[in-house]
Amino acid sequence: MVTTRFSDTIRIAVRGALTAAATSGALPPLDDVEFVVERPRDRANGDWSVNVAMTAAKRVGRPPRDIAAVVVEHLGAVPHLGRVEVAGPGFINFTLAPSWYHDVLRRAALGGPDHARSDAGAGERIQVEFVSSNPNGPLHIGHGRGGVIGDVLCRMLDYVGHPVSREYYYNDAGVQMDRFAASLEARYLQALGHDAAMPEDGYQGDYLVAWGAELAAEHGAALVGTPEGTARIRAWGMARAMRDIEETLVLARIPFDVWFSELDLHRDGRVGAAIAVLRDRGYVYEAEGATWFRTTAFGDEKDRVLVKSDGEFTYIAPDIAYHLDKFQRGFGRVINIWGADHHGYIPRMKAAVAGLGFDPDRLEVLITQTVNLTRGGEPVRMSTRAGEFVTFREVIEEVGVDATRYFLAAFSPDTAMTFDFEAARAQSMDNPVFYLQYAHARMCSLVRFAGEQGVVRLPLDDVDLTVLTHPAEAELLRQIDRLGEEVAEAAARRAPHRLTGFGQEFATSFHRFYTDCRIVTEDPATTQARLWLVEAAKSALTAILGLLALSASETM
RNA sequence: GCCCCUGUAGCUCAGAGGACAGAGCAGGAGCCUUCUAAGCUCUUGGUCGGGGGUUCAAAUCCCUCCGGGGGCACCA
Repeated sequence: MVTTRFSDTIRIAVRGALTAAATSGALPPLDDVEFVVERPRDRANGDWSVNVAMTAAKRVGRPPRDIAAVVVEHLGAVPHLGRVEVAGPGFINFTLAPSWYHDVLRRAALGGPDHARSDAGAGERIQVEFVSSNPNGPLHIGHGRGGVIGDVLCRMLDYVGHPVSREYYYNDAGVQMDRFAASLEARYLQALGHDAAMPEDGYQGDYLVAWGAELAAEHGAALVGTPEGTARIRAWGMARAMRDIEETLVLARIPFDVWFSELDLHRDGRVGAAIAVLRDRGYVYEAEGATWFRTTAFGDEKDRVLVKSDGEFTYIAPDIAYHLDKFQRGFGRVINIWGADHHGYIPRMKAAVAGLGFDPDRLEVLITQTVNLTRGGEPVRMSTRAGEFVTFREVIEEVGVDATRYFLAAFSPDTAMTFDFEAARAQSMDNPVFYLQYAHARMCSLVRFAGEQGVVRLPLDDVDLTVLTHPAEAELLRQIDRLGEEVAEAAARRAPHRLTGFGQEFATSFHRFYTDCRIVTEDPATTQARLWLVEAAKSALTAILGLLALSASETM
């Protein structure tokens, strides 16, 4: 279903007016003049506003308001258009006729939460890789932020017409896994009463003490002191970590389509193959006993090692193979969501994509800034490799998945946010997530109440929508109309937090409508029309909650 | 030293060139015998870190300075 955007209609009409004005000699030719069609902040300025008179003023050499007046004179007939006015410094303001909003209501009420889906993405296939935490410990709140942002982004991209593949890439090979395995083995031995020392650079987290004890309880001393035992400890640890990660992601409502293993790349020889591609294209050389990738050819500050002097691949080598695989699978665009600590890695990865022969602009990296987790004013450390930390799972279990998701989604990825335990778990009006959910529960309650009162609903075609004249009704209809464009905008800008912001505005307009307009009244015509308006609003709000993956309960 | 993010109301944050800079919370004053008051209305509060520049128009773009946060491995 493709939503009609009135802004497109206006753009076409204004272009037509410019052409007509040029033909009549009222204005010089302005075919290539740029202008925007936007929703004015202040409602008094109409539903849509065009700034063409200002952008063309210099070329035309006349005051913007004069130009605007000429454009308005040459405007042809536009369906659903109510009023056109020149205002302020020269804006042309368009107010839509009620008939437009009646169509909006019908589309939303009958189309359900999917009514505002669009083909804005033009079917471009997008792969989104996010979370991608290594299987060496539980997820922390930073992973949670990337996870929620990635998840909401994927839901929005899908809504606006992009086929999306959500992928989790995990490094189940390499030095970090060695350290993890050695640390687990030490904890295991300690659990059995041995005096085992933790390795240098080992993982100090308490969870490994617990896992060592689990391992000891499951296998007793059977894995002590043999190479096979060590290998089994490693495999057990990895599986244990992955199980914990997957369970946490399920709790957080963050599904994945593809789980991509680094080890698979090694097993199939694809890491070497990717390096061979770079080598064939002339970007690989040997020096100081290592194999280097000439990333400086693509603007990186220094070349990077692909194969260490000890013969092992560096971490970037399998990453290059993975990205080669992504583009070979035919995605038009690839989005990686990384924590702020990886920002320095972007030029390298872009260089890799370019070196492999693909347009580096097809790789987008969305950086999420840090999350400072506080509990009663006490900052909580979040390093996987050192010390204690509160896991993402613990946050969800204590705060609840709805509030956790809401808070993590509500801030711009660029903002270093503080997630306050006490504030987020507050079951109070301080908590904006309830504001949205309360609006939904109220909508459900209204429909229930109408039924209890014996209101027999008429088919929408038999309902007179012209009785919807209250300002609160008009405002709610405008908000419903905005849904599709807001999602498209948030998706295109990779800005999920815009959706929580829109959700708040939407809920506000509904709560105001509820307060100002009695829905179930003695007047049958008003009751029928308002109940359909509630249905339309419910479609839109359900869509918003669905995109944020927040529960939409019928009662509170 | 270089790179990234950031500085907007008392607090937490929106605002990717447009009209008088917004929201929530906090502060003040009101609204429930009728559909959920987890709601609504009104109100106090700003040199958009400072200074230059570009533009008809700058919180927004450019330069510069100052203050926070993070990153600069043959670790991932």
